[in-house]
Amino acid sequence: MTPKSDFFDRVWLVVAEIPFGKVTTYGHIAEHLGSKSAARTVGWALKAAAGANLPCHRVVNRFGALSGQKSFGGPFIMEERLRSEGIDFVEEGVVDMQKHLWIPGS
DNA sequence: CACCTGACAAATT
DNA sequence: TAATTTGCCAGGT
Repeated sequence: MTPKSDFFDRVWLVVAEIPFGKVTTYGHIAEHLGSKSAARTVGWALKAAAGANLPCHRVVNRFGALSGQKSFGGPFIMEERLRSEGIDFVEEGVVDMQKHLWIPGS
């Protein structure tokens, strides 16, 4: 399929590289892509990827809080899925990204 | 064709 | 120190 945009494609590739039991943030992905402030576009790419094989539940905001739950199909689906992968939560809906934080390229 | 919105983050005032 | 504004990319209205 013709690349809609390099940015989208790159985001999908990076997200797909997130290892099992790890999570990353929009800012780290954007930074890895070359535009640290493009975190917004990263979230946009995930929204466009809703329904794809992308582990978007492993992508959280800089607070470690889950986002786009409604786009995922339900309010707490992401959290349950992350728990299934061994992710630890510091709070309901907030991932312990201090322990599970993974950086693209690492 | 131009403006606004959107799963965010960082810098500046 | 807190609040506000800008930057980013693409799509929809």
